Amino acid sequence: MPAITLSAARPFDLDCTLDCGQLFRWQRRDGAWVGVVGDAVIAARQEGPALLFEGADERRIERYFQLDLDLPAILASIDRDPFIHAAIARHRGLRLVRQDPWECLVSYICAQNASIPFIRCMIENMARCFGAPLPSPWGTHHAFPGPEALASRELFDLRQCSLGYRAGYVLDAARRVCGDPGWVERVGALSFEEARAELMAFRGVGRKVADCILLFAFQKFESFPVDVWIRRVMREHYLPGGGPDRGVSCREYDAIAGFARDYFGEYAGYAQEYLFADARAARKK
DNA sequence: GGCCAGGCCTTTG
DNA sequence: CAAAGGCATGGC
Repeated sequence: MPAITLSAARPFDLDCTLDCGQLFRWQRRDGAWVGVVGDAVIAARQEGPALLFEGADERRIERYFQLDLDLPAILASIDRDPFIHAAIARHRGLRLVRQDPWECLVSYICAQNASIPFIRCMIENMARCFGAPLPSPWGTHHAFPGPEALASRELFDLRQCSLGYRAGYVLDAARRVCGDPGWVERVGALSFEEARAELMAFRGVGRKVADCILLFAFQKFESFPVDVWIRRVMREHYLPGGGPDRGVSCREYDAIAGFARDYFGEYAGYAQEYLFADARAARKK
């Protein structure tokens, strides 16, 4: 089994990275992780400083996990106070993964008003129904269906995947993307604000979903998605006060995200992930 | 068996 | 412009 060697200068924590809620297609299987990335079924596990993997070559693994990024420098830049410091210490090695833009778009459209286990369920359903089968030593998995594979379906077919009212959004997105090849390059070349506006033109994509896509698929690291968890954390530790404890209004969203970009800097998105991971871990206990 | 979930869209005040 | 209601579904 090939391996990549990690170090204090190049930290990485596979468990934190795969379990922090940014990805939906990895599962633990007796000590290892198995996941679908593009058309590859990948198995990986970590033994101390060794990242062991199968199913893809080393270049692809390094690119996927963004191991070339100087994580210590990024973490130093967001380490602004004791609270974030503790979150960083508890999850050091968590990295943002380079996700496929199309899959990420659909995943986070589905993520609205859904729990993480339910999101995983919706995505697995779509893959099983409409994605190419991918035989592997760890069983047959399915690739996430491309936009063409979904655009040719009817609303009813997507509803069968438990998407609920999100089915229409996904179908719209599929048809829109099919009629606009090159959207990835175009969005990727835009500034954060412009790219965000472009993504919010998709039905079912608001601030939060757009920010997730920009952070996870377009490496716009200043993006700071504000969900109910992050809102809670920010209220308790950074921006006390605010309106009713229900949803996140546009104004509050902009206030929180704006503050975070000023406060944490150009890698605010990394701060967001560490805060999110820490909040979720705290709830489990 | 409620409650809540990595919200968004539409309508109303 | 801000605030509230509706929304499909499943896990806990």
